[in-house]
Amino acid sequence: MQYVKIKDAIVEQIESGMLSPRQKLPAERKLAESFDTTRVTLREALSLLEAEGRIYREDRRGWFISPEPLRYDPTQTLNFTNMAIAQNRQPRTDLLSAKGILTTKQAAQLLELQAFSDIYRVDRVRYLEERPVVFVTNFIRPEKFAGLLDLDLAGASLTDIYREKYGVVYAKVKYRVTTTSLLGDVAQALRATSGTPAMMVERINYNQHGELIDCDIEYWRHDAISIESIAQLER
Amino acid sequence: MQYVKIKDAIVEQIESGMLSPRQKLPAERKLAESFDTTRVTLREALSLLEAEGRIYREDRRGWFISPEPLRYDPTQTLNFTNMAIAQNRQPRTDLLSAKGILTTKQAAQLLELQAFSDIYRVDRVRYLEERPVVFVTNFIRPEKFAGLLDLDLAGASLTDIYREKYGVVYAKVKYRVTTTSLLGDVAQALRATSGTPAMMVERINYNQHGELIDCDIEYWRHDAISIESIAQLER
DNA sequence: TAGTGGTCTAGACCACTAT
DNA sequence: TAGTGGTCTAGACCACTAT
Repeated sequence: MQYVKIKDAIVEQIESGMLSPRQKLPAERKLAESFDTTRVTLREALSLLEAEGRIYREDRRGWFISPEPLRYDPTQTLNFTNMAIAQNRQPRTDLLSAKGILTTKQAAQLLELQAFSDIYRVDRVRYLEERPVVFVTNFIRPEKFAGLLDLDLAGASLTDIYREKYGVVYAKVKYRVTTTSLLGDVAQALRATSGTPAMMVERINYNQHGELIDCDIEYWRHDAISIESIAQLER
Repeated sequence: MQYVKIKDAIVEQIESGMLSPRQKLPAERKLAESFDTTRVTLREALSLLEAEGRIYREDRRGWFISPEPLRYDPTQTLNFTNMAIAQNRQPRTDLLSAKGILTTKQAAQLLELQAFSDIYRVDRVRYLEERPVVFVTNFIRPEKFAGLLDLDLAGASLTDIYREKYGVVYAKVKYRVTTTSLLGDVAQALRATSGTPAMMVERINYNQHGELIDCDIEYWRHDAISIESIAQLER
């Protein structure tokens, strides 16, 4: 299995420090030549490295060494920005759109609503050191947040707005983690090639009165995240 | 992008119920012919379906439709067997080996031990409906479990043995979820091809007195698992 | 504009599986 | 034993990126 050997050779170069985070690998044709193989086999090796979270691909730009993943605790209220700063990372968030829509099937199910209910939908992309790492869609029940869309959603975090303008805080969260692949708009926003493997985190959030408030669907570049948490077990 | 269209065509067949869980897809050469393409392109489409968790591959045996994933809550003490039964699945566990070893680097770190400490290592494979879905390695601090290796580890769950023979229960767990790929022994035990994408769950377990007891490293077929939990948020 | 990655073709050989 | 999946070769074209 040639491609495993090529993978190991590249891993060694990464671990020896010859290749550092964010650095671009040489062109596929050059790598293939240097390992005396074809592009197809070389790409097998690169896909393996991608699956292991050691490198990532930017669509049509090439392959890059992955930095350390962000440690992400879905049971903390800590928002992305504060979480990143606490880990000495440089976060940024782009607001893509915020609008009222009729529920999609997926959103209706997550929010426990009838089909075609009115909800808010907010799409954002979050960056670490200017690399897009997660595409987040929030579906929000509008009852408790009248006028939300008129506020400056680009300038403040949703959790801050909830708390400061509406007196709502998250008190309970139901979350689900699965693997999937990036396609279409989501792939594009993350500068990913269609089909790039990814991690999906779905969260359903409840307020201090146990009422369902909103949900968010997060598509993460899987090399950029490590989900970590601590739980006290009940007996 | 031909391979996305092929993928969509197969998804449609799955969703229409023409293909049912555990069923084998036709041979790659036949599928390629029926979509009027080559094996390379067809395999692009199959890899996409694999990344989405809709199909899985058994090494040299072919591609199969994925059943529903097992819902897995890492914050519950519930062991694999009871979890599976509660979801109307048919679990089985194979004990591969149980022995005393000197810590590996990874185990030493997780168990907060010096290099070359004595620990127990238990390797098991767990099945659902006779399909191997997870490879589990337990690293166990031996102090609290004298004579553990002499017990019938194949016949009872570790948590049951801990509780019944040693009066030890899990009270706190630290866990971490990342993606990786299957290689070597682990791949083989799961009937997977080298490089198959997978989900890794690491758990570090503490007893009722807050002492570190053991850790386990789980390599899951990623289509076989959906990690789900509920958390009360502290403020 | 030169070079690159994304995608695809059309094969080949071999060890293994299914029967 | 027939057929299959795993792996690999040696190309090709094109739209896009980097400069």
